[in-house]
Amino acid sequence: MASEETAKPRRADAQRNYDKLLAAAREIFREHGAQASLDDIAKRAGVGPGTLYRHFPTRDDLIDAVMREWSEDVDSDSDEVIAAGLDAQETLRTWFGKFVENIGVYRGAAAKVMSAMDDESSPIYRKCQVLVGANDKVLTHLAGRGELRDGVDSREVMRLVSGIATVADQSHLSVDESTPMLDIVIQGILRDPSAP
Amino acid sequence: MASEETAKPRRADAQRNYDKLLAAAREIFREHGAQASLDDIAKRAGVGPGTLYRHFPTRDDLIDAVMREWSEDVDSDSDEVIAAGLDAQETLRTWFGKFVENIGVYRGAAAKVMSAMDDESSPIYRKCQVLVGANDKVLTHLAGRGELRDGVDSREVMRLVSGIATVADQSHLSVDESTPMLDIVIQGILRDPSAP
DNA sequence: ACCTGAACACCGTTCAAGT
DNA sequence: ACCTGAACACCGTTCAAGT
Repeated sequence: MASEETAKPRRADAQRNYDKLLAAAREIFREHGAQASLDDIAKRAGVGPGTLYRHFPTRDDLIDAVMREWSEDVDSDSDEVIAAGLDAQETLRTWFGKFVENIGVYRGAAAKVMSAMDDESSPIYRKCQVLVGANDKVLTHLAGRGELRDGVDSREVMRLVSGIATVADQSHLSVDESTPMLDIVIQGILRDPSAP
Repeated sequence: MASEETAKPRRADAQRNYDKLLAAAREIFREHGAQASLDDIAKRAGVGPGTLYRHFPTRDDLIDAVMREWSEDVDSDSDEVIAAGLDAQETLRTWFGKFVENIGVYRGAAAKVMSAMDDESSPIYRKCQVLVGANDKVLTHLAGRGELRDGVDSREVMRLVSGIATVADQSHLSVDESTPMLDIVIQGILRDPSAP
């Protein structure tokens, strides 16, 4: 298997360390959440703390790298959901459900995404744009079929759903336990079936 | 003016320190949020760090004390809103708006409330119950007039609104900027005007 | 009973020395 | 160009000594 990132050219040992750090970060973030000790990550990767800082100057840079493949998964989910041809309500349930589930893999990630959405200076900002774009695709698809209420802004919906993901994360709710909240949002953005 | 808390009897100097700590915490939490340095609070209060820990064994105990009057304000807001005799939509807008505004006074407080709501072991849990109760009063009032959709659970609504407050807090949104999200939730829980 | 502040522990961050 | 790890800084927490 090739190295994790195909990005810029690095010395072989640097690339190896980069990969080990990323793998260690994934493990430790999964175990202890996105606030885990960076020192532990360096230890698990078997490198000095300085090496971690060389590759990832801030915690968010490390989180950003960990999120890369993950945000691509979310994006492809949005295409699948649209292609599935479900009705509007089921489309949103599936899409929001997958979103909350995916973002919940790393504890603390939902809060990071939530606050990075409106912060261009955050290293995670661009990754958030992928998520915002994916959500916009789904909502635009439904809007094109006249299924949404007037004035629904996909950005606000994204904020709401990432807020729900954060609630689910911090209150240790399962995906099932977050559906009542998601259903309220869905009712709030879908046009009434009784309308002309 | 009397001392801040009428609770248990304390030695005069202890009570003075308690009050100074609480005043300092309010100031510093307001300036730097609920994650501010506890050492700074002790310094501002002019006491040793050990004294802070004697009165408030954990950060959450301190937050809890700071929140006391504040949660009472929220509770009385709910009564005022009910008494105001507004229509359902305006009732919810006013109530949710006040809630988000109040909880936003201390940065980081919204996230604390959010996660303490489902955690009985949290020192803030009881304070959260006051908020949950206040919200339940407002929703029960509307439900009694048949204005809510069937199956709306006030607990889920509370989770959602505290999630919105957290989004607003962490993304530095003004109260105005959080109304679009609140409106979606309001649409989601109000019965359709067109229903029989 | 309560206060103080030195002391400890933990962890993030830097940087001089080394390859 | 990159790595190492000692060193520093900051802050939460404890506790022996004092009143």
